[in-house]
Amino acid sequence: MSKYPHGEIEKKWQAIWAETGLFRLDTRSARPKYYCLMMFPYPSGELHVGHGRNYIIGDALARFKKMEGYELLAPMGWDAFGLPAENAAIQHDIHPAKWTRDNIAKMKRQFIDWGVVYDWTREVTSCQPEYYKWTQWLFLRLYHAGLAYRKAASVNWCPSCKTVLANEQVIDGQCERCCTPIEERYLEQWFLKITEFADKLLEELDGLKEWPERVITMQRNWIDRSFGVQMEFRIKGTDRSLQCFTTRPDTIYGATFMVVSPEHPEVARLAARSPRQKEIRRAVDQFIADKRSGKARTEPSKEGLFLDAYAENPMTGEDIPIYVAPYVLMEYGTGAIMAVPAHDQRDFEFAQRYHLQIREVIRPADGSSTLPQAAYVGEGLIVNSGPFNGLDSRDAIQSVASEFEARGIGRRTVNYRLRDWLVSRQRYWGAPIPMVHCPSCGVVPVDEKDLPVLLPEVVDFRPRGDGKSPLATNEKFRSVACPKCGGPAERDTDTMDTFVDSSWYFLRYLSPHADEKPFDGELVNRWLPVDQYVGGVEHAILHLLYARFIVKFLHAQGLVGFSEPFARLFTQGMVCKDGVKMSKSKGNVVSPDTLISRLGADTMRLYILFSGPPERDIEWNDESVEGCHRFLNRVWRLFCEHNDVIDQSVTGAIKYDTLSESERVLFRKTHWTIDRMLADIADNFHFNTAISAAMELSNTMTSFAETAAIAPGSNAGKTLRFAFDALIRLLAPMTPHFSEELWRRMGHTGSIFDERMPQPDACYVTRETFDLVIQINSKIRARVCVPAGTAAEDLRQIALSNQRVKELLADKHPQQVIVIPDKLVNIVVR
RNA sequence: GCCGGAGUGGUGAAACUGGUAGACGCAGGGGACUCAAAAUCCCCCGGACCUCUGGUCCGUGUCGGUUCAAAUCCGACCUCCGGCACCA
Repeated sequence: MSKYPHGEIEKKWQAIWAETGLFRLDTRSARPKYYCLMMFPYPSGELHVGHGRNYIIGDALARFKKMEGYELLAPMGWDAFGLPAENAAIQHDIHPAKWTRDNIAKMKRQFIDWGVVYDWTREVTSCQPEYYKWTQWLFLRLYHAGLAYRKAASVNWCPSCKTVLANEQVIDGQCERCCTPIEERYLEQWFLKITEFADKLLEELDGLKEWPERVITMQRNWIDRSFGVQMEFRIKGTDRSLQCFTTRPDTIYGATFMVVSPEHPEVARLAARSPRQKEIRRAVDQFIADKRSGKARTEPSKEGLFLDAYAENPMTGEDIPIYVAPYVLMEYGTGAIMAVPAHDQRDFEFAQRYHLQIREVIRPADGSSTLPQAAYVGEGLIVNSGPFNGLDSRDAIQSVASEFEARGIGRRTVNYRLRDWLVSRQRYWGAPIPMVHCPSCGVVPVDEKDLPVLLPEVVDFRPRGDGKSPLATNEKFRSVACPKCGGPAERDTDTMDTFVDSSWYFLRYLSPHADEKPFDGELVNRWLPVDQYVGGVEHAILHLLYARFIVKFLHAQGLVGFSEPFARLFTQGMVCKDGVKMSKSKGNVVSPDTLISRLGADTMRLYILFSGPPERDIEWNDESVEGCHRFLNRVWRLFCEHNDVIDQSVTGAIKYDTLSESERVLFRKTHWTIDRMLADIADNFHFNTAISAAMELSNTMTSFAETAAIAPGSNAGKTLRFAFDALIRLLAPMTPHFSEELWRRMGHTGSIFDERMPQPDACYVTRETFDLVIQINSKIRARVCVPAGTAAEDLRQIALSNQRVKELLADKHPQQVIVIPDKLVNIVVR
């Protein structure tokens, strides 16, 4: 039997879509807007079917929305700067620019082969000067707003990539790219003050109702805000004091010692006064070395050392010993803590190890304290705390905080886990940071009108390992006149983290070629927030947090009218094979090219969408792909055998009353399918169940068409034509070439994507009859076919008078009869 | 350790606010067509049992509970996956 000529059809329609600009946006359209955005990819080379899934889900969604009547913005671009391009370029000895350009061409070709369509007139490429000019502009704006600053900081250094990494790029103490253990270095770096927006970033998460709950949770945990008190402890015998932060000021009377981080500046000063100076220094050096080697991360211990010094507990007036221990982190709070062993498990373990005093100051009302086996960290009644005795600990938090403030030795404050964003990279392939270092004026920003600061093409871009960017070797690039005094100065030779590039690209799509502004404020305000953002969960924290930050900044500057960029977020699952994520390095990739030449792009699309709900991971199965191909062939054959009937020119209105029973069944099945497929896709992009509904309809149509000869224009013919018409339109987002071709062969002249989705008629979405389930004591005992909508009382009577029910009930009397209309009757007997 | 998510046939998965568990596929078994194969079409396909054109019982990770009725709700636990992890 004839197979449909997928190769020929697909090439034909791909050419037509490109020529007619299927998804070309008309910004002046009166139709409601829909901004459907895919996370723009890193141009890493050839894509496998695992990558393909992302784009196919997005494309199916875009086509669906178009057919729902929206004016669609579906752009695509390239996150083209970054480490992998450079690493690969070094390996293959070609320029990163060429490598990137070649990959982009390959990937574009693949999108076309898959039938994935974008408005390519809006393509943006982050490594092009016309784009990164505005990334630099963004940096300058941040700088002028005081949100970009330079700080000598202990940074994560990857000895293999020879660059600094952001905290976010360090996974388990290793580089996220090459898994080399991270070293710590102390360098001058550029930071963006994301912490300035920490509260907004946290609070506005509540408004993101259409984001996956887990992404919201991950962001919330990442920011991790805690309210507390920063307080001052005088160091005995000196005129200095230690600042520490606590969320539990209510436990102050239980603070029997203090602990400072090995990196705390006070450690050296205190050590200098100690007779054990050498011993202390050696131990502290060891702590720091362990931390840098990542050892401390894997085996947390409550090791520490007494510093031969005491502080005064400002509430009890007691002298309490000061220890140094690596469990206190320099990066959080003040790098020093008041230790309350009775009510903090870490302090408890430390106190046990060094036999320090453990004083209970909170007693739970129900006697549930875990002391003396473990710290009691819950709420309770304040004891052993002078004037605060008898208070509830929750109230005591406020009372003690107020007391500190009243005495001027503490203040209420907020701490975040979120750190400022380190954005400078000692790498070549990125947007140069538009700053100049002048011996007389200091750090001077480049003038906006002098942007872009062009990345020089010819540079020995291999990394050096001396903490400097390859750009530092380019004398021509480096030396520049100071924008302020005109004297000889040097450019900053670092480039920006690529997450800066990707934090604003979705604004650029509205005016991709504007060379006088980064984005068109008016268009952006009309088209954003993005209606649907689609991408992988791996960006749940980094990219999405940075993009939110930058939009909040632009909002604060009055440059955009919204403060959240993405109204709705969808994170799709991965494609696995043999139980693990499909990837080149695992050697389990399936090439889309071979699959397409054998079975066609529509089959690949259909399979990918059918094999599971899009938010979940799917396991690739070559055999199941065949099943999808068979389905398309069946539909094709159905058309070929009945094309005279299905031809659009023979249509006529269907009069339901004149239909035969089998025609009514098919007619209703069609309405049911329309209803279900539209709901499944609209609801959560559940293409998998939508496709199974399409298969059901196709099965019904096939058996309908086999029972009798069908004449064009007859009731049977009109009903079949109606069903086919609906099926083809409903399938179009999933199998676009296939649907376009059949649509054309039905006699239509335009594109199916200029059509609307069929709409269900509520009176026909249910079946005319249904099988009433009759249960006795919740066990199914009989089924009876009855008309839909039969009244509850009638259903009750049907059930009770059923022959089999009577037999089974015998002389027993129903105690209760539960009737669920259009479903079942449950007769309860005891 | 804390915070999320998930456990359903041989397999991918369905099951809308509790109401027929396993739709729709894949694999498998049997048959038709064919010299044969491919393709296509038809039938069977969770388990156990019985007096086998039918019927009974069991079955959605485990154990309890609520309910006429639980994959679905509640409680405890087990396993897997993801995120965070000495955050004061």
